[in-house]
Amino acid sequence: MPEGHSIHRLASQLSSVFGGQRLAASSPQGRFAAGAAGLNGRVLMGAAAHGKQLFVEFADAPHDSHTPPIFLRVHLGLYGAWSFGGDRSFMGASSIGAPRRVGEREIDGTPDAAYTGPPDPVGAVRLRLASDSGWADLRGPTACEVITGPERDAVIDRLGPDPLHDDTTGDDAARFTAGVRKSASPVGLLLMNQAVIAGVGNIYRAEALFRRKLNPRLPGKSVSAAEASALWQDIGQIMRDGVRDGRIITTLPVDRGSKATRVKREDAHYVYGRAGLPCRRCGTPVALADLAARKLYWCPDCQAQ
DNA sequence: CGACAATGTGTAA
DNA sequence: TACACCTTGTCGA
Repeated sequence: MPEGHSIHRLASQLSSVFGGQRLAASSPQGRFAAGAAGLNGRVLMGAAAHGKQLFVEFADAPHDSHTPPIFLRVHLGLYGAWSFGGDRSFMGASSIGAPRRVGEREIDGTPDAAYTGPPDPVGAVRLRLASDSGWADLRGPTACEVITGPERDAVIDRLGPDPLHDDTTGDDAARFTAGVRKSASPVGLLLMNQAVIAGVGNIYRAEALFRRKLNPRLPGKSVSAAEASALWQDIGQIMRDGVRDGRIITTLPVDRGSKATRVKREDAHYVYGRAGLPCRRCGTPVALADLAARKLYWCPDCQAQ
Protein backbone atom coordinates (compact mmCIF):
# COMPACT_ATOMS: atom_id res chain seq x y z
CA MET A 1 0.00 0.00 0.00
CA PRO A 2 0.74 3.51 0.08
CA GLU A 3 2.90 3.83 3.19
CA GLY A 4 2.58 6.64 5.72
CA HIS A 5 4.14 9.32 3.52
CA SER A 6 1.33 8.94 0.96
CA ILE A 7 -1.35 9.30 3.63
CA HIS A 8 0.25 12.51 4.88
CA ARG A 9 0.31 13.82 1.30
CA LEU A 10 -3.35 12.93 0.99
CA ALA A 11 -4.23 14.78 4.17
CA SER A 12 -2.44 17.89 2.86
CA GLN A 13 -4.09 17.62 -0.54
CA LEU A 14 -7.60 17.19 0.90
CA SER A 15 -7.12 20.09 3.32
CA SER A 16 -5.77 22.42 0.65
CA VAL A 17 -8.35 21.73 -2.06
CA PHE A 18 -11.47 21.23 0.10
CA GLY A 19 -10.72 22.96 3.43
CA GLY A 20 -13.59 25.17 4.63
CA GLN A 21 -15.83 24.15 1.74
CA ARG A 22 -19.25 22.54 1.74
CA LEU A 23 -19.07 19.30 -0.23
CA ALA A 24 -21.29 16.93 -2.09
CA ALA A 25 -20.62 13.30 -1.12
CA SER A 26 -21.80 10.23 -2.95
CA SER A 27 -20.95 6.57 -3.44
CA PRO A 28 -21.19 5.80 -7.17
CA GLN A 29 -20.30 2.17 -6.43
CA GLY A 30 -23.03 2.02 -3.76
CA ARG A 31 -21.06 0.26 -1.03
CA PHE A 32 -20.73 3.44 1.03
CA ALA A 33 -24.12 4.96 0.24
CA ALA A 34 -25.19 5.45 3.87
CA GLY A 35 -21.86 6.94 4.92
CA ALA A 36 -21.76 9.28 1.93
CA ALA A 37 -25.29 10.45 2.74
CA GLY A 38 -24.08 11.33 6.25
CA LEU A 39 -21.27 13.49 4.83
CA ASN A 40 -23.23 15.07 1.99
CA GLY A 41 -23.70 18.82 2.41
CA ARG A 42 -21.22 19.13 5.30
CA VAL A 43 -18.14 21.33 5.47
CA LEU A 44 -14.70 19.74 5.31
CA MET A 45 -12.75 21.31 8.18
CA GLY A 46 -9.44 19.55 7.64
CA ALA A 47 -7.68 16.24 7.19
CA ALA A 48 -4.91 14.58 9.20
CA ALA A 49 -2.92 11.38 9.01
CA HIS A 50 -1.64 9.12 11.76
CA GLY A 51 0.51 6.43 10.21
CA LYS A 52 -1.55 4.88 7.44
CA GLN A 53 -4.85 6.11 8.88
CA LEU A 54 -6.53 9.13 7.30
CA PHE A 55 -9.04 11.22 9.26
CA VAL A 56 -11.15 13.88 7.56
CA GLU A 57 -13.11 16.22 9.81
CA PHE A 58 -16.57 17.45 8.82
CA ALA A 59 -18.83 20.03 10.47
CA ASP A 60 -22.40 21.11 9.85
CA ALA A 61 -21.31 24.69 9.15
CA PRO A 62 -18.00 26.54 8.74
CA HIS A 63 -17.97 28.06 12.23
CA ASP A 64 -20.27 25.64 14.03
CA SER A 65 -18.91 25.04 17.54
CA HIS A 66 -22.10 23.55 18.96
CA THR A 67 -22.48 20.37 16.95
CA PRO A 68 -19.71 17.82 17.48
CA PRO A 69 -17.69 17.19 14.31
CA ILE A 70 -17.77 13.81 12.61
CA PHE A 71 -14.82 12.09 10.99
CA LEU A 72 -14.33 10.07 7.87
CA ARG A 73 -11.77 7.35 8.60
CA VAL A 74 -10.07 5.83 5.57
CA HIS A 75 -7.42 3.12 5.41
CA LEU A 76 -6.25 2.42 1.87
CA GLY A 77 -5.10 -1.12 2.60
CA LEU A 78 -3.09 -2.84 -0.09
CA TYR A 79 -4.56 -1.24 -3.18
CA GLY A 80 -6.67 1.74 -2.25
CA ALA A 81 -6.12 5.08 -3.98
CA TRP A 82 -7.58 8.58 -4.35
CA SER A 83 -7.68 10.48 -7.61
CA PHE A 84 -8.29 14.21 -7.98
CA GLY A 85 -9.36 16.61 -10.65
CA GLY A 86 -10.62 20.15 -11.00
CA ASP A 87 -9.65 23.74 -11.68
CA ARG A 88 -6.48 25.65 -10.74
CA SER A 89 -7.05 25.15 -7.01
CA PHE A 90 -6.50 21.42 -7.61
CA MET A 91 -2.83 21.80 -8.55
CA GLY A 92 -0.68 19.05 -7.10
CA ALA A 93 -1.01 15.30 -7.10
CA SER A 94 -3.87 13.99 -9.19
CA SER A 95 -3.48 10.46 -7.88
CA ILE A 96 -2.27 9.25 -4.48
CA GLY A 97 -2.27 5.66 -3.33
CA ALA A 98 -1.57 2.31 -4.89
CA PRO A 99 0.80 2.85 -7.84
CA ARG A 100 0.58 1.17 -11.21
CA ARG A 101 4.07 -0.23 -10.74
CA VAL A 102 6.18 -0.42 -7.61
CA GLY A 103 8.31 2.69 -7.29
CA GLU A 104 6.24 4.79 -9.63
CA ARG A 105 5.81 8.39 -8.66
CA GLU A 106 2.47 9.67 -7.57
CA ILE A 107 1.02 11.38 -10.58
CA ASP A 108 1.22 15.14 -11.05
CA GLY A 109 -2.05 16.83 -11.81
CA THR A 110 -2.74 19.30 -14.53
CA PRO A 111 -5.56 21.70 -13.71
CA ASP A 112 -8.52 21.85 -16.01
CA ALA A 113 -8.77 25.46 -17.23
CA ALA A 114 -12.46 25.17 -18.03
CA TYR A 115 -13.65 22.90 -15.23
CA THR A 116 -17.36 22.28 -15.54
CA GLY A 117 -17.89 19.37 -13.14
CA PRO A 118 -16.72 15.88 -12.24
CA PRO A 119 -16.45 13.22 -14.94
CA ASP A 120 -18.55 10.07 -14.98
CA PRO A 121 -17.09 7.71 -12.37
CA VAL A 122 -14.64 5.18 -13.82
CA GLY A 123 -14.48 1.78 -12.13
CA ALA A 124 -15.52 1.09 -8.56
CA VAL A 125 -15.63 4.49 -6.85
CA ARG A 126 -16.48 3.92 -3.18
CA LEU A 127 -16.69 7.63 -2.31
CA ARG A 128 -16.74 10.80 -4.37
CA LEU A 129 -16.28 14.20 -2.74
CA ALA A 130 -16.97 17.25 -4.87
CA SER A 131 -16.87 21.03 -4.45
CA ASP A 132 -17.62 23.75 -6.99
CA SER A 133 -14.01 23.60 -8.15
CA GLY A 134 -13.10 19.93 -8.20
CA TRP A 135 -13.57 16.34 -7.11
CA ALA A 136 -11.84 13.44 -5.33
CA ASP A 137 -12.61 9.76 -5.94
CA LEU A 138 -11.72 6.96 -3.51
CA ARG A 139 -11.31 3.39 -4.79
CA GLY A 140 -10.54 0.11 -3.03
CA PRO A 141 -10.03 1.15 0.61
CA THR A 142 -9.79 -1.48 3.34
CA ALA A 143 -11.63 0.84 5.71
CA CYS A 144 -14.03 3.70 4.97
CA GLU A 145 -16.40 4.73 7.74
CA VAL A 146 -17.90 7.73 9.49
CA ILE A 147 -16.99 7.90 13.19
CA THR A 148 -17.13 10.28 16.18
CA GLY A 149 -14.25 12.21 17.71
CA PRO A 150 -13.86 9.77 20.63
CA GLU A 151 -13.87 6.87 18.18
CA ARG A 152 -11.10 8.56 16.19
CA ASP A 153 -9.11 9.06 19.39
CA ALA A 154 -9.48 5.37 20.22
CA VAL A 155 -8.03 4.40 16.85
CA ILE A 156 -5.04 6.71 17.34
CA ASP A 157 -4.49 5.42 20.88
CA ARG A 158 -3.92 1.94 19.50
CA LEU A 159 -1.15 3.19 17.18
CA GLY A 160 2.50 3.78 17.92
CA PRO A 161 4.28 7.08 17.28
CA ASP A 162 4.27 8.46 13.74
CA PRO A 163 7.76 9.54 12.58
CA LEU A 164 6.12 12.16 10.33
CA HIS A 165 4.73 14.04 13.32
CA ASP A 166 6.81 16.71 15.05
CA ASP A 167 8.71 15.14 17.93
CA THR A 168 9.99 18.24 19.69
CA THR A 169 10.10 16.62 23.13
CA GLY A 170 11.63 13.33 22.02
CA ASP A 171 8.77 11.41 23.60
CA ASP A 172 7.96 9.66 20.33
CA ALA A 173 11.55 8.52 19.84
CA ALA A 174 11.56 7.21 23.40
CA ARG A 175 8.28 5.33 22.87
CA PHE A 176 9.68 3.71 19.71
CA THR A 177 12.95 2.77 21.39
CA ALA A 178 11.12 1.23 24.33
CA GLY A 179 8.73 -0.62 22.03
CA VAL A 180 11.61 -2.19 20.13
CA ARG A 181 13.82 -3.05 23.10
CA LYS A 182 11.16 -4.71 25.23
CA SER A 183 10.34 -7.28 22.52
CA ALA A 184 12.00 -10.53 21.52
CA SER A 185 10.42 -10.27 18.05
CA PRO A 186 12.69 -9.64 15.06
CA VAL A 187 13.22 -5.96 14.42
CA GLY A 188 12.01 -6.62 10.86
CA LEU A 189 8.63 -7.58 12.30
CA LEU A 190 8.53 -4.75 14.83
CA LEU A 191 8.89 -2.10 12.11
CA MET A 192 5.76 -3.51 10.44
CA ASN A 193 3.84 -3.44 13.74
CA GLN A 194 1.75 -0.27 13.68
CA ALA A 195 1.54 -0.30 17.48
CA VAL A 196 5.34 0.08 17.63
CA ILE A 197 5.73 2.65 14.83
CA ALA A 198 2.87 3.97 12.69
CA GLY A 199 3.26 4.45 8.95
CA VAL A 200 6.15 2.13 8.04
CA GLY A 201 5.38 -0.47 5.36
CA ASN A 202 7.32 -3.11 3.49
CA ILE A 203 9.51 -0.72 1.47
CA TYR A 204 10.53 1.57 4.34
CA ARG A 205 11.07 -1.51 6.54
CA ALA A 206 13.51 -3.05 4.09
CA GLU A 207 15.28 0.19 3.22
CA ALA A 208 15.68 1.53 6.77
CA LEU A 209 17.16 -1.75 8.03
CA PHE A 210 19.63 -1.76 5.13
CA ARG A 211 20.65 1.86 5.73
CA ARG A 212 21.27 1.12 9.41
CA LYS A 213 23.03 -2.19 8.55
CA LEU A 214 20.63 -4.13 10.76
CA ASN A 215 19.71 -7.77 10.20
CA PRO A 216 15.92 -8.02 10.00
CA ARG A 217 15.97 -11.12 12.24
CA LEU A 218 17.81 -9.39 15.08
CA PRO A 219 15.60 -9.52 18.20
CA GLY A 220 14.32 -6.11 19.27
CA LYS A 221 15.82 -6.52 22.74
CA SER A 222 19.25 -6.97 21.14
CA VAL A 223 19.08 -3.54 19.48
CA SER A 224 20.95 -0.95 21.51
CA ALA A 225 19.13 2.17 22.65
CA ALA A 226 21.49 4.26 20.53
CA GLU A 227 20.83 2.13 17.44
CA ALA A 228 17.04 2.19 17.99
CA SER A 229 17.20 5.97 18.25
CA ALA A 230 19.30 6.22 15.07
CA LEU A 231 16.82 3.94 13.28
CA TRP A 232 13.93 6.17 14.34
CA GLN A 233 15.77 9.27 13.10
CA ASP A 234 16.62 7.68 9.75
CA ILE A 235 13.06 6.47 9.18
CA GLY A 236 11.85 10.00 9.88
CA GLN A 237 14.28 11.42 7.34
CA ILE A 238 13.47 9.05 4.48
CA MET A 239 9.73 9.34 5.12
CA ARG A 240 9.89 13.16 5.12
CA ASP A 241 11.75 12.85 1.80
CA GLY A 242 8.87 10.64 0.63
CA VAL A 243 6.30 13.29 1.55
CA ARG A 244 8.31 15.91 -0.36
CA ASP A 245 8.97 13.77 -3.45
CA GLY A 246 5.73 11.81 -3.68
CA ARG A 247 7.79 8.63 -4.01
CA ILE A 248 10.11 6.51 -1.93
CA ILE A 249 13.77 7.19 -2.71
CA THR A 250 16.18 5.85 -0.13
CA THR A 251 19.45 5.55 -2.07
CA LEU A 252 22.22 8.11 -1.76
CA PRO A 253 23.45 9.60 -5.08
CA VAL A 254 26.80 7.79 -4.68
CA ASP A 255 25.00 4.43 -4.63
CA ARG A 256 22.96 4.99 -7.81
CA GLY A 257 23.92 3.63 -11.19
CA SER A 258 22.90 6.80 -13.01
CA LYS A 259 23.94 10.39 -12.31
CA ALA A 260 20.72 11.73 -13.81
CA THR A 261 18.86 14.31 -11.73
CA ARG A 262 15.66 12.35 -12.10
CA VAL A 263 16.09 9.16 -10.06
CA LYS A 264 15.19 6.13 -12.14
CA ARG A 265 12.76 3.64 -10.71
CA GLU A 266 15.39 0.90 -10.62
CA ASP A 267 17.76 3.18 -8.69
CA ALA A 268 15.37 4.27 -5.96
CA HIS A 269 15.91 1.42 -3.48
CA TYR A 270 18.78 -0.52 -1.92
CA VAL A 271 17.11 -3.90 -1.40
CA TYR A 272 13.32 -3.71 -1.78
CA GLY A 273 12.25 -5.53 -4.95
CA ARG A 274 15.88 -6.34 -5.81
CA ALA A 275 16.06 -10.05 -4.94
CA GLY A 276 19.04 -11.68 -6.68
CA LEU A 277 20.47 -8.38 -7.92
CA PRO A 278 23.86 -7.27 -6.61
CA CYS A 279 23.89 -5.18 -3.44
CA ARG A 280 24.72 -1.54 -4.29
CA ARG A 281 27.38 -1.48 -1.58
CA CYS A 282 29.05 -4.90 -1.67
CA GLY A 283 27.75 -6.77 -4.73
CA THR A 284 26.36 -9.72 -2.77
CA PRO A 285 23.02 -10.87 -4.24
CA VAL A 286 20.07 -9.38 -2.33
CA ALA A 287 18.23 -12.08 -0.38
CA LEU A 288 14.46 -12.68 -0.30
CA ALA A 289 12.41 -14.59 2.26
CA ASP A 290 8.84 -14.67 3.52
CA LEU A 291 8.35 -13.20 6.98
CA ALA A 292 4.81 -13.18 8.38
CA ALA A 293 3.41 -13.54 4.86
CA ARG A 294 5.29 -10.49 3.54
CA LYS A 295 8.31 -10.35 1.30
CA LEU A 296 11.47 -9.55 3.23
CA TYR A 297 14.52 -8.23 1.35
CA TRP A 298 18.00 -7.75 2.80
CA CYS A 299 21.70 -7.94 1.99
CA PRO A 300 23.17 -11.01 3.72
CA ASP A 301 26.58 -9.35 3.88
CA CYS A 302 25.90 -5.68 4.74
CA GLN A 303 23.22 -6.76 7.20
CA ALA A 304 25.00 -9.79 8.60
CA GLN A 305 24.04 -8.73 12.12
C1' DC B 1 -9.68 -14.09 -20.98
C1' DG B 2 -7.91 -15.87 -16.37
C1' DA B 3 -4.14 -15.87 -13.03
C1' DC B 4 -1.51 -13.28 -10.27
C1' DA B 5 0.87 -9.69 -7.63
C1' DA B 6 0.93 -5.15 -5.09
C1' DT B 7 3.73 0.12 -0.40
C1' DG B 8 -2.03 -3.99 4.26
C1' DT B 9 -4.84 -5.64 7.98
C1' DG B 10 -8.19 -8.42 10.41
C1' DT B 11 -9.92 -12.85 11.61
C1' DA B 12 -9.99 -17.72 12.26
C1' DA B 13 -7.63 -22.06 13.05
C1' DT C 1 -0.23 -19.73 9.08
C1' DA C 2 -3.96 -19.16 5.83
C1' DC C 3 -7.09 -16.56 3.62
C1' DA C 4 -10.62 -12.97 3.09
C1' DC C 5 -11.01 -8.53 1.73
C1' DC C 6 -12.09 -6.73 -3.33
C1' DT C 7 -9.09 -3.02 -7.05
C1' DT C 8 -6.07 -2.40 -10.74
C1' DG C 9 -2.49 -3.45 -14.03
C1' DT C 10 0.36 -6.87 -16.17
C1' DC C 11 1.44 -11.03 -18.21
C1' DG C 12 0.64 -15.38 -20.49
C1' DA C 13 -2.41 -18.51 -23.04
